[in-house]
Amino acid sequence: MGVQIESTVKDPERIRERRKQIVRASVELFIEKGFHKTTTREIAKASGLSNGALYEYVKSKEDILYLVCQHIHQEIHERLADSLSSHETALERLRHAMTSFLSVIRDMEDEVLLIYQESKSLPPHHLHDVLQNEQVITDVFVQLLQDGLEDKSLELTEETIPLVAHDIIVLGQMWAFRRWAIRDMDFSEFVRQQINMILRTEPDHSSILRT
Amino acid sequence: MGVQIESTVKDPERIRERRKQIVRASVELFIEKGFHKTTTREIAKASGLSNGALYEYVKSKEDILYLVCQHIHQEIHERLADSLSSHETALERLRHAMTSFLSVIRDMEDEVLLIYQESKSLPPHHLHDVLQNEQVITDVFVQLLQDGLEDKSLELTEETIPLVAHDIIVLGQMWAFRRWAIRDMDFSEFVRQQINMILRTEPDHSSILRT
Amino acid sequence: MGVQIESTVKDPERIRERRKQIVRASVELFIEKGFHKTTTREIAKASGLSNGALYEYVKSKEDILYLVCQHIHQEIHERLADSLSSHETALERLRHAMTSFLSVIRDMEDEVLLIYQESKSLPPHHLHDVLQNEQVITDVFVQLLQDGLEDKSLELTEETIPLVAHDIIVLGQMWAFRRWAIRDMDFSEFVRQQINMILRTEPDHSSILRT
Amino acid sequence: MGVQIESTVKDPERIRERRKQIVRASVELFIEKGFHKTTTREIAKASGLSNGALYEYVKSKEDILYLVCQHIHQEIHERLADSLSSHETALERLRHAMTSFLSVIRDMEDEVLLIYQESKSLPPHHLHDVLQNEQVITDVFVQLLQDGLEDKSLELTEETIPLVAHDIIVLGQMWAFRRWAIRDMDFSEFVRQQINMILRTEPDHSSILRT
DNA sequence: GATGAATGAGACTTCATTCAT
DNA sequence: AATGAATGAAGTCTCATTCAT
Repeated sequence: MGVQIESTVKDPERIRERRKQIVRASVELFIEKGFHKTTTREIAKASGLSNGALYEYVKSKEDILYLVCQHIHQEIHERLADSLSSHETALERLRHAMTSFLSVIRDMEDEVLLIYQESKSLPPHHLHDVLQNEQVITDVFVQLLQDGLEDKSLELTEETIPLVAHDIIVLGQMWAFRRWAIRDMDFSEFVRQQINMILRTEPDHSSILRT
Repeated sequence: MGVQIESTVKDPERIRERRKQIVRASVELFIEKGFHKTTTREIAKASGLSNGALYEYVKSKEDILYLVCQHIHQEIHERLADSLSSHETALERLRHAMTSFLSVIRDMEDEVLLIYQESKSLPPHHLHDVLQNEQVITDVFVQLLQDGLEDKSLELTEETIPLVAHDIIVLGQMWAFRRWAIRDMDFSEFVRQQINMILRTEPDHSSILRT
Repeated sequence: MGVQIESTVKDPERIRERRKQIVRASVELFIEKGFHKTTTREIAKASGLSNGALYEYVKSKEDILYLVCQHIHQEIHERLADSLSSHETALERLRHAMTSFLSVIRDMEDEVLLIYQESKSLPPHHLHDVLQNEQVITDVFVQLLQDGLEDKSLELTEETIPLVAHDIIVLGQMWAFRRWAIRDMDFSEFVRQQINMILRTEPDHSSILRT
Repeated sequence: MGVQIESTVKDPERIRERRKQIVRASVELFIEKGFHKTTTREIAKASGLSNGALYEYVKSKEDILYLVCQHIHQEIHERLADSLSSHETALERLRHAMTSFLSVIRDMEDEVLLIYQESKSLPPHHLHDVLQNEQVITDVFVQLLQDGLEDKSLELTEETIPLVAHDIIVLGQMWAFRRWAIRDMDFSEFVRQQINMILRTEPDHSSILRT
């Protein structure tokens, strides 16, 4: 899955190991200074590798960005998937998933922001793959909405599902990319409101529209 | 309003003139290649200025980015403000404003995306100002929601207003920064669904929650 | 004539000036250490330019090699052309030209060797042009041989002319690229023998073949 | 004969074996990309050796170039020596040898060119040895000319012999290093003309000089 | 003897910014 | 005010060679 990154090194175990070091160091650096202002020398040093060794595990600086994005998406997806519950109704499962998702976002604020700000620097080939990963995460919610359509615990039409799923993602990621505006808000309050925006489950608030 | 940018040139009229050229050229270049991959030489040439002249109207490349962001926000804000209607109820005015806002977003897709992707490269001082401008636009909706609270055409609580306003902005800007996922969607359909997500005005859809 | 090399600088006079500096410095360095072992920094310094300035007059290191080869060929050609005499017969003119050519080769030993050894590093586009220049020089002798055919001062057939011309060139350039083997030979003796190899004008030596 | 190249390996048989692999691979690579643009990694891989093993049979990249040049010279010399005939007169033997030599050159065009273009990258010590090998080949013709002097089948003077021998070599190698200019010529025609240039054996053409 | 990962100096080139004219 | 040539620091990447295993 994903685009293969070439390496001069043969031992796959070592590749995994070293790339983990590289990614760990790079995430931190990219968050701190941005992709462009981070030098490969800094990455090498922070990874505990020599300048040359870095390039045995990666073919270009852009490859590193790709690995970073991939890693972040993977972690988000994993944590989201792990938290999927087995509640009776899709509605309950959806609510639970949204809560989990938001909590992941909060834990990975910086990483989410990183993808928003730097993925544009990926070569088209890799960008496409990263966007696909973003879609994979979105599809978790597509599935839950679909379930809700089937077990009738949610009322919506088939055609609206894709956009609603994206809305869910975006209203969650907001915590990361709008934190400058929301920082003083209580996180659990944020969760409550965003879930309500999607589901309108609160009594008397099925719409902000006065009936 | 905004941060003052220094210039060695005296005549303010000329400054305005030249900076307009610079911004026009830069917006296009930044959209096409990104801020970092655009060189000041390219900007100078596309602006019809010499390398040296460029630096008489701007003190650094980052200044240009700032001017660009400011210009984009200004145009968005202007167009949004201009379209504010004088309908009877706040609800009607809000719906109208959202429609207008979405239409502005569509017209300025690339520019909106630009701000999302490049504003991080601004020095803190300028970044702060740009975020403030984003807030100014958000405040248009804050005001409308407030109005709705007062004339009771909307049902919501005071505390939720800020976040709802941000939700409106973000669900609109999505058209720009998620277009890779939404591209095949009809724009008017997008508008309809996003407004419904906020307002739940469609009959039988006051919530996706089955009652 | 020749392939145009791009420059960021506008003033053509200055371009000519600076490139002359670059070529002068590079010829010397390339002769001394070879193209690959000469660094652009060395070239810049020896040219009296900064690292950056160098690249305003040239787009790559290979461009410099091209300029160098072109310059050498130009000088050889010029000196050869300047020395063309107006003797009565083509035979006399040819003999005179060979003598001049050999004297140019001697003066430019190192430069001739340089082209032999480094032109292979040129990009195809430029290599082709350099070879063409080599042909232009060869054509001087092609013309003289043709003249000899016409005024009947030389006895040869039309078809052999091209190769004989190349033989002349190569038997001359030998002084440069075989000097390790010929060094202890007197130059004027070399000239005499090589001219004789081509023309067999010496009494009793119209051929090394005993009659 | 030749300069000894050090090796960490004891078994001389194995050294010979491995170096043969190295040379075979390198000749091909050097012809294709040139000495400087060929990496030792490529050589190792093409030789079927590991990066490290390569350096057990050779002490530096330059050593490899030396082995390559030596190998080429050896093959040329061998083939030339093998083809030496036992005709009655030195003239006949010389003509035969020139024909053979030219045929070797044609078969080894690329290799001959390689020596012309890359031998300059040898350290002085090795370069000297390579030039000596070139002289050894030249000496084959020196000997034949000497024989011709003695058996009087050739008419020339002692002092001219060395240069004539070099002329023979160079007029033959031309096929390799001037092929860009001669490519459309028939090889046998080339042979005929070059031999004639040296020997002037064709009736009525003992000289291009009209008598 | 062999392997292949690691090293690290150094190469070419770019580009924001300055400053003499 | 304008020009555009010059600066030089800094960046990415390569590769001959070494050495622990």
